[in-house]
Amino acid sequence: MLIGEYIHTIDEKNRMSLPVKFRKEMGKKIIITPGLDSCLFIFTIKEWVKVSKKLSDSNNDLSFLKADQRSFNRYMFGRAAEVEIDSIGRILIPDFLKDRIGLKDKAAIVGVEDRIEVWNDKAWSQNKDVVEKQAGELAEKLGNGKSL
Amino acid sequence: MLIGEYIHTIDEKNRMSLPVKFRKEMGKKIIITPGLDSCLFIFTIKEWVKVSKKLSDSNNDLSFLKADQRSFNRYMFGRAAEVEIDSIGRILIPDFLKDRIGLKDKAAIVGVEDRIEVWNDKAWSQNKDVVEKQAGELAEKLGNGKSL
DNA sequence: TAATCAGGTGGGAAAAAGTGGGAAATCTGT
DNA sequence: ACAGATTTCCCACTTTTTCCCACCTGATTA
Repeated sequence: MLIGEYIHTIDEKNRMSLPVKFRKEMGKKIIITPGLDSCLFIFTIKEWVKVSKKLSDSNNDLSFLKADQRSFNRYMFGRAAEVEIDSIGRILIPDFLKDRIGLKDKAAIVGVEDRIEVWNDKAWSQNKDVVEKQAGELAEKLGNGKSL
Repeated sequence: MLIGEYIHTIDEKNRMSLPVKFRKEMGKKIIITPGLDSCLFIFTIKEWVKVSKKLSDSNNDLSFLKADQRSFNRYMFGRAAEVEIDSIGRILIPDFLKDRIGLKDKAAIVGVEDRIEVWNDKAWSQNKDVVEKQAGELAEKLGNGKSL
């Protein structure tokens, strides 16, 4: 399971080292996609297969209008990239994905169960502050057996 | 069962020794997470598996499609850490968790049935005072079968 | 009362993780 | 095909983390 946050640098060659704790689980290739909210999602190949199956399955929760689904799939598939992890655990982040979330030289790399999220470090700490305030309330809902 | 409170120091290397009374029950690895209220939660691996199942089962598979779920998962997973207990019973507390509750060099370590809570020592003693006054009232509500 | 033990604390050295940069290899456009 | 630019591969440096040992303090006991 992927958990925890790490702040790493992105060098002038667009390289970013994955936290050691994540490497074993990620294998040697990963899929990096635009995510939701101001971050990128990184999946293992295996997880990506699962995700993409569910996204293209019209019987899932994405049963909104087809045009919307097309758009969403363009978003998730069209801007995804398969990236190799180099011999010392670094990956290259495509410029078009860096630009999307305003990544410069410091990134927050966050494990969220079965995916990794990549944030601009500032955006991450801001987001933490916001969510911190909601957490009690969200937990309360879950405690009452409601889904979020 | 984990009970009792202890005040321990956190050294410059972020190490904190677990009370001996807790060690047997915790095994050799633990999960430390942001808790609710101004403290951290420490779970055994076993307990964490239970907790995380409940969190991710409370929704469907593509939980990342729901904004609230994303927020809550980021909170619980993204800010959790798997930590080894060293040969003499100490754990490392990640900076990002220390920061969350303003931990400096003294922590209150509190056993609460099946989890350990970690408090800033000052915050803990304040919290005790507050709860002391409410305790009778809370007990009354629980006794009436109401959820709190 | 001194010796012993257990729990907790502190610090140095070795190992690991993360970062940076040069040279070889590849690609691009003319 | 060639020059220039970009990417890849490899090596080296720096910082952080880990491992191990030693010390301190308070309680217990001979």
